[in-house]
Amino acid sequence: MFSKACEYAIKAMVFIQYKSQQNETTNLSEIAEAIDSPAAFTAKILQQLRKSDLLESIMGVKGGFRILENKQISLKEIIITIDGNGIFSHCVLGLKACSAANPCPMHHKYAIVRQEMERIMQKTFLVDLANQLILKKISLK
Amino acid sequence: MFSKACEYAIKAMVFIQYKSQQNETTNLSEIAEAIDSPAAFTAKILQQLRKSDLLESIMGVKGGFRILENKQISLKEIIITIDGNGIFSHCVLGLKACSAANPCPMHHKYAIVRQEMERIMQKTFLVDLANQLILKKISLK
DNA sequence: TTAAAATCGGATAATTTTGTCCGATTTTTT
DNA sequence: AAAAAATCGGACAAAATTATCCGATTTTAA
Repeated sequence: MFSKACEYAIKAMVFIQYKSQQNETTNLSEIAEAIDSPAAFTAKILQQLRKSDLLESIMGVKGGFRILENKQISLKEIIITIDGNGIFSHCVLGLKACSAANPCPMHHKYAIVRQEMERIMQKTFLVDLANQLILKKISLK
Repeated sequence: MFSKACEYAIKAMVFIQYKSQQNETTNLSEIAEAIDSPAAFTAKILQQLRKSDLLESIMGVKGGFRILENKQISLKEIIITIDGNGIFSHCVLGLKACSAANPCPMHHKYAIVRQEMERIMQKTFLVDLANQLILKKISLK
């Protein structure tokens, strides 16, 4: 479904959101530990997210990552940053020319799934998921 | 979503079904041409499908591939043969321990998408798609 | 001012996926 | 019987994704 990079990105962002809500910045090793991901690879992903302005980084001792309080970040934004918008737009069968006017065999049937996926990712925000974490209702490992 | 191999598999199977309904066997180069795929790679995929008994091959001159008349093959069978059942069962975030009892942040929200996907793939059969091809309602390229 | 702890960025390595090549075998046709 | 047209299977190659390493820079604290 999503690339590994994207899975890590979502999990990392949920964790950073969780920490940020408690007014704490968190650093790479803490994040990697929390989401059980390879640290160096996770660092690359965090850079991408930072460049897309989805999070803030602080360099130096006591540095780390955080999400600004006023930010409302949807999963869709993260997915598009890391994996591009292919999952929301590309043909299920990978046909470049596929469209409503020139549909592939699956086009119409699959439209519902794609639409529902987009809807869910668009209206699920990091805050929602971080709150679940606080309630210990969910796991990131 | 699906691997390239799986995309090729579905398209190839639709085309072979289409030909088989007209009582024709089709061969590798014809298939690859019809679905615009690399022939040698497609050959590997057809072998997998044959070993899973989703199609029949005939060796030698006038050989090729065909699907037996009595077979009702769903897309789900093809997907599971090539990509495994991960897309229908694995956690969206790639968590091994994720389940209804120990859910990841996305678990409950995503359940609907996964269920709908499985439902569609299970009840879409090659015959349905091949019939669309006959009517020239759809494209495989 | 120096050491330590952190991000940053570039290079490289490992793994997986995608794709190619070729010799062997099978079957049909001449 | 020989040639041709096809699948079969194994080895190999290329590309993409995932993962690691390390030196440079920034910031804090001793």
